[in-house]
Amino acid sequence: MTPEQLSQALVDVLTALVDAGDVTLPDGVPAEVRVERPKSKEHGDYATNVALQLGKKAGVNPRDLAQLLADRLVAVDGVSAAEIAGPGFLNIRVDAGTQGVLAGTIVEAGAAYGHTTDAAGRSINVEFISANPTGPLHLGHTRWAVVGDAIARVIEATGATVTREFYINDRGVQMDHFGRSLMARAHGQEPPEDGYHGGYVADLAEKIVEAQPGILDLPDDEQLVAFREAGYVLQRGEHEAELSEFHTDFDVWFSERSLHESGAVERAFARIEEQGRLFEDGGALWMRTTDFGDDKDRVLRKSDGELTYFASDTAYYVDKRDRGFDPCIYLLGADHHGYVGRLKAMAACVGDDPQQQLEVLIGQLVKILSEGQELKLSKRAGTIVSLRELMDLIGVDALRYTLARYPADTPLTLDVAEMTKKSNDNPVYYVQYAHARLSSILRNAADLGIAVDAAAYDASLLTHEREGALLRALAELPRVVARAAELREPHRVARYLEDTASTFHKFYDECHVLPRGDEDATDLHRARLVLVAATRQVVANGLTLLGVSAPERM
RNA sequence: GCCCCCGUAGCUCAGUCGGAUAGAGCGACCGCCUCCUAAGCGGUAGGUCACAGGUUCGAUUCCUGUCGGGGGCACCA
Repeated sequence: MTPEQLSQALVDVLTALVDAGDVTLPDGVPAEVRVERPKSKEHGDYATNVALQLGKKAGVNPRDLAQLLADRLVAVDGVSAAEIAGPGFLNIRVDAGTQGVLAGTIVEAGAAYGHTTDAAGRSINVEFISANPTGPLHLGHTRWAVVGDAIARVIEATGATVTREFYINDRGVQMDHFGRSLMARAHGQEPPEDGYHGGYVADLAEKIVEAQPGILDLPDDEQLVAFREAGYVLQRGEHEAELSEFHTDFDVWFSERSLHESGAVERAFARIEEQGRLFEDGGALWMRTTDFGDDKDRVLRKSDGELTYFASDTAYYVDKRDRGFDPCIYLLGADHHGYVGRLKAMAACVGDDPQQQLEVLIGQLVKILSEGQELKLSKRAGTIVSLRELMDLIGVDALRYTLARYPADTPLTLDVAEMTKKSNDNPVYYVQYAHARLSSILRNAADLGIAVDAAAYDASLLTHEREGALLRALAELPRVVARAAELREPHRVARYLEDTASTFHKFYDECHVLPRGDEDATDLHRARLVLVAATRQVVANGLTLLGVSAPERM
């Protein structure tokens, strides 16, 4: 019996009570009754506080209502006991024998186990990182890469179509600063004050000169453009290559320039006009975002005729919506949280419901310590911790997992030494080790000629306490994934994996899976082997949702 | 000044769509490998869930205020 089935059984029992006239619920029977796994074993396999919640509405003492529920619930197939505790909790035990069926179900579902259809038919856009193509990706981007990609993965697991998008700010004065900095370095000079001073600039300049020896002889204005464009291509290519190596692949790399070339900006302006939120003042073109709670109206085109960055953002949003995305999710760093109000107001100004179509997730900043000293992240200062360095130092799996196991909206302090330890100090190895151990058992079983037969094992033999605990852990995956997707909190998957790995290791410690020595394989061995195969599948599916590999051996 | 996030064990952090004894890892201490991977398992120690009110049968969780830490408030990009 899975939590979903138990939840449904409770709804059915409530409905029966209402139909029988035993209980009157003014608001009707709730569509869903939540069951949770109690912290304490004495509270059964599952528990619900539904009687406490409904007691008042029904005008019944919660304990009495719980008793009514319990009386009918014990008659349900798969439920072995239901008892009332405390003020009206209902503690439920499920039949140990029938629980084991889940193992076969999971093995047969394979990679699809844990997926739901909650968001089927939806098309969702997740934009993240969107770093300027004027320098390397750093630690902050690394966090958004992991979190954004994992969010996309868990949402996909609920049946939606997800487009991962990277917006490239390839237009504006920063690009010119970049070009001037490259040019200066190529001529052996210091970049200008407001330019880029990182060591990577000289490296890029050198590459550019190598590829285009004639570039240094071009007139200054042409040379600047040539450096800027060549640097852009190199830097953007590096972003893409590094992210790909980091298992973060984007579906769309969206150029800001293309918005201006495609007429998207004009279309967006027309949309705002249509909504009556466009006006001119002092020679500038404005959007009346204050109609929707923004602190002040925003300029789209300055009085000198230049379009603002916000004009691009608006056009970009309209373009996404025209491509059918609902919602458009933005992952922004905490340093951009001041931007949220105007983005929401902008969505309203083009006629959308900002609560529905535009969703902004704010990620807090990451600090990284090495031997007690904070490594600074400033891109311009040049002392950056880059994605490249982090991958080389820590490894893709450990880096991804470490960043994925915390909620994005909490500030984070990481220690290089802890992340690089190749031991269970790092939870990624704890989880991966479980997968390797599981794989090893399956290999050994194959060597012994014992097949995993998900269709014909005796599920009723899986009655050991540790087997029950493991089965109940495996049953949680769909709920965990659905919740992670709904809340955009993929770290829940990581925490779940750690919990499940622990439950497995405890099972392993007490329940020997395969025959020892000369023993013959029994039905219990075969049943446990199916459980092992199911567990391996669950761990693998969970790691996949985080973009972390599931090694067969360690 | 206004707005946002945060304050949970020595450290790094979970948990909180209100629930029954507040969790994990690290760090400290003590046990377990003739047996499927000891990167494992078991145990001990460690907390006024920042503080004060409020709502509730019940608050670490929701509301208000205070204190402390971080960030943001451009016809910038």
